[in-house]
Amino acid sequence: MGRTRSEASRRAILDAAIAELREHGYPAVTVDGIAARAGAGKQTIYRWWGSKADVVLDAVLDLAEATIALPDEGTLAADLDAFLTATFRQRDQRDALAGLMAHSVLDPAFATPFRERFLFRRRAALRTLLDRGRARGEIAPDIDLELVVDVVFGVLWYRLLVENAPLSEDAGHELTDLVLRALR
Amino acid sequence: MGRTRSEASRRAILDAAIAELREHGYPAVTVDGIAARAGAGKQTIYRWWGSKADVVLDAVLDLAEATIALPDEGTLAADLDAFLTATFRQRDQRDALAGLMAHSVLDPAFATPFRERFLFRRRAALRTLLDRGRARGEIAPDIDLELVVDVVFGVLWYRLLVENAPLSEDAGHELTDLVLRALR
DNA sequence: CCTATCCGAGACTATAAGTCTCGTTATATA
DNA sequence: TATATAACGAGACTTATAGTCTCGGATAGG
Repeated sequence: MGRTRSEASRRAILDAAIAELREHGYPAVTVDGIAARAGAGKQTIYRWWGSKADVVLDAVLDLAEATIALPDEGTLAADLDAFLTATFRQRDQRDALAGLMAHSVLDPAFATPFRERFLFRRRAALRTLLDRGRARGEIAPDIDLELVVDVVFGVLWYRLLVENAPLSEDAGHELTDLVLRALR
Repeated sequence: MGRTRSEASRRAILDAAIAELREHGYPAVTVDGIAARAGAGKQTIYRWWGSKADVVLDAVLDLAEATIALPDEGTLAADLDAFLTATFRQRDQRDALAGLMAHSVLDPAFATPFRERFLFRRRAALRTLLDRGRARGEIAPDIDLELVVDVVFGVLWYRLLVENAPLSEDAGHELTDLVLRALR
């Protein structure tokens, strides 16, 4: 019994987190800032989330969960290109994703939910494409597909974190070509 | 004029940073802790370094600078394998490197020195191997070598940060094989 | 209508970064 | 050799933020 969780409050907190992210960037987002903007008490945040990173993760997933690309175009080349193009396109989340990755490194308690709710789901989507390609005989049999997944997300995250090269659509095509070359 | 910088103090601070890293791990390293262990004042640290990350970067470079592998075995395959095996072998620095990368994401002022003094120097070493391979005709002419560098360090950093797969010597061999396949 | 639980608000505590001050010590230069 | 200058260890101080606790009030199920 007792009062039930307020959906309005949950929604306001997630929206406030997104707004704070856009306005100040991940490093400058604070729990006080989110609470103030949402018109919520800090205790309401800490009652349902473990830390600022958990709130931001929920907010980002809320935006991005529906947009995990899982193309099925008939060939590995087309699927991979569609997957990478779609993934590389989410540029506005760059700062938030980099922040979450950094937070997961510095706070082991956050690493597990981040891996399981974000990273591994995206790995699974890519793995599905690769498995389909293998079933069609498009991938050399001695290739370790987990390594291929590491390569693809490795490049993605490296560029996201280091800001060394752009995450453009062209970059997606180029990576597709390189990976396909390796899989022959 | 005036008193000159104390080499003994500099040395004690870097050694203390390494000791604190090994003992507590990057997230738990504090400037107070380094100062106390080194028998130094905090001001002495802040006089010469901008932040805890700058101290740790200096300490890590001090250990690792001499060990950037730059093999020259005559073939790209051998060079790449030697480079990756040597790089993957530095496992004890894993926690410190992950921490520095995370810090560079959350603190833009640290990102520049980290890139220039650590990341880019390692990129340059790998790039040298690849350029030699290209000059020998071992790499298809339409391959973008900067993308290849991103792929190699992407996998490395992804595994370092996510702790998804081990950084073993076998992993080095496997990655070498995959990359060589793509370069044909 | 009763009681448990949520709610917003905000005071409070804990931790760590980074600054400032002080008395002391080393060194380049006059 | 004397002196001005800057670094030194020590530690108090400030600030920022995470996270906890407490309150009176609201809202649900039983």
